[in-house]
Amino acid sequence: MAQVKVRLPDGSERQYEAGVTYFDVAKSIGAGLAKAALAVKANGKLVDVTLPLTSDTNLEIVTGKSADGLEIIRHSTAHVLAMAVQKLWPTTQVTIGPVVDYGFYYDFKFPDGVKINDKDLEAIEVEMKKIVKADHLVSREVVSRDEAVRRFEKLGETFKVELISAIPQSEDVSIYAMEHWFDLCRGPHVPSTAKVGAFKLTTVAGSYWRGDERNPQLTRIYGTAWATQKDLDDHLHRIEEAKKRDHRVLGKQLGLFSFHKEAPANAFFHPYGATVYNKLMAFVRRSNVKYGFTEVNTPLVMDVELWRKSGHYDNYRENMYFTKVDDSESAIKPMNCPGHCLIYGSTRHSYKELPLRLSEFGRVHRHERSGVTHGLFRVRTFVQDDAHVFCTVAQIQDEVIRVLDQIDEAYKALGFAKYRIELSTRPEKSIGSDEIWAQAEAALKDALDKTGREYKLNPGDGAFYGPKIDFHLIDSLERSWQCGTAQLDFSMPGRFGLEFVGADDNTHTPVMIHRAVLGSLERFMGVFIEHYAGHFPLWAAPVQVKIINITSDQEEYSLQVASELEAAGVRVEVDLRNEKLGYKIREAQLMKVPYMIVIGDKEKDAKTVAARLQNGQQLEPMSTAGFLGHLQETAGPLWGL
RNA sequence: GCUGGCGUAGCUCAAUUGGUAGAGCAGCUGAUUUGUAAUCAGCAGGUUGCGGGUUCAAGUCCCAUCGCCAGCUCCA
Repeated sequence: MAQVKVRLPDGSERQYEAGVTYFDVAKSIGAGLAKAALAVKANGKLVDVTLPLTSDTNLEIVTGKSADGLEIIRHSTAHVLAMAVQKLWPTTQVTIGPVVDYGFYYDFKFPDGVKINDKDLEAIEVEMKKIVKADHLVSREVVSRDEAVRRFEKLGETFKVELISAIPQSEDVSIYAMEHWFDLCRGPHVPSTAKVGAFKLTTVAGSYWRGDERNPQLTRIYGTAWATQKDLDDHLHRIEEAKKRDHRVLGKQLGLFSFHKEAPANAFFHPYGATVYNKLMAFVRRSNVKYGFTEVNTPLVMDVELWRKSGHYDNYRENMYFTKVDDSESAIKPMNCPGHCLIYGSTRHSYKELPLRLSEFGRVHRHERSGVTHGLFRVRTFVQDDAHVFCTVAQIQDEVIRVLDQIDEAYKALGFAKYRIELSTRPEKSIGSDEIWAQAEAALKDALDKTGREYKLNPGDGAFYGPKIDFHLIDSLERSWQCGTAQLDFSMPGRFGLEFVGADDNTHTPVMIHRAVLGSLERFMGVFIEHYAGHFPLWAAPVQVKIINITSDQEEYSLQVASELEAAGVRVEVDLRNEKLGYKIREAQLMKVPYMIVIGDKEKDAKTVAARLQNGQQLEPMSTAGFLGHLQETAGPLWGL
């Protein structure tokens, strides 16, 4: 018998007879390890623990404690789900069942007329638990393409047959079986069904075959799966906790905004919410000055011809609002760029004026399809902190880098350490020549590479007029939202006949860079609320200081302190109600007011203020002027925005 | 738009198999003058999202519609 060498992660080496399984190897190391083994990483590749060892191998036994192991658990749980579903509804067709963050899903084509609801999920879970308890062996079989097609056709699994034909010739076609049930799968999987961990089916949802809404609709069942019951419980608990910082919940609790069916999916900002909103706007306005933007303002309703010219009518007609003005058809603007093009085109320009940077806090309206709106994250009217840079081709790189710098600087100042950058390239529906697109994409890529920024490539996800770089922030449930953006546009200036006179005395067409720092102020505010769980930084807090008197004897002094702080620009509220101190403190705490000033006879007599922070910490009594200094120091450069 | 779920007082939630719509908080009135997260008492608060239907009887069952939630698709 030939001997093969196995090298383990700790550097130790062992000899085995060729042909023993990885499971045997694990068993020779320890019974506990063998029991925990879900798969192995052989020379860096994840494979089943049931496969034989054939040559010298760097081996790592994968258990539920590793990320790889967890992924295998989730994938195998998806198979158990599919098996359970087909037990309950035998003529259901299976499609795909991948691993996602924290769990998995499986898309099914249920028999006509079968609708799956939450109660069914419970029944499916019961069936899954039976499969786990039975501890069926999971076996892998490599078959020929024809054999695979034959087997799935026999079962009427047309979706699977379609998938087999999509597997590259270079890859094996493998089938995983549990008892008599089997599924097409690359693997690896746990060796037997009892090895899947703790799981819970979470939701049922609709999806489309191959993600295309023109294709048949499938039923997607989501689940979460973990190595242990405790991990599962912890995960469910974390989700419950995260829901408490949902901006829709906090928006109501903190009196920031409301929604009304008179204008579905449109936010009504209350005084507190409007304060935060305006502070964010002021923040960008200050940044715009620093980065050389001048501010403009354009109309909301413009002739539909303008939108034909820009290309928005052709591409987004379905999502635009229209109205009649006298006899002419008009549209409510869904974008600010055409307005800025009109401003640019209203005068002659010299190359000496470029780059010309026009910014606008522009309110846009987009008729989003019902079902896609979401709190402040996706609304039907919102304000973009928009800007357009008109420049020469030679200026593109510097200007794009400048925009990226502005966004980075802004996010850092606003407290976001983590965000993702994506580069999106030419989509199917687009305007402009191949040459122009190649040039534009290269320009954005260069700007990213040259500044050493990490980014994710999103092929085909660009705007119809040009490629874009997007900045994505995550919400409390780790869903990602596009906020800042830099988009390169070689088309629209030409469509609007924009030009400038060059040093060569000839006319040229400028290039346009679309830019937004926060993106939609509404969306950004949602992310901002969730990021801070409603505990806004001092400069943005709707109420910065709450003054609380203890008895009516200190009313006068309380009002005096308030007016001194107000005169210095502090947002102050005074609570003179005849309530106990604890009651008033509690209320200010729940409203997440950063500072509470408690005024009793001691403070009144000593002409001081005693401040309390949200975390319960007390500041030493100090003068009003001293407290003001403390506020300014704490808030830093954003004080006084 | 699609799949599934949910709409009860300003807010958070109750309401047996269909059988008189309740509570806490908030609000109002009164008492209480209080030292760092809820003082006590009283009062008021609703065509159960809106519209049909079944039934002796509907918050509860059925249909339609509006809104919201999760996911899909879309997102200039």
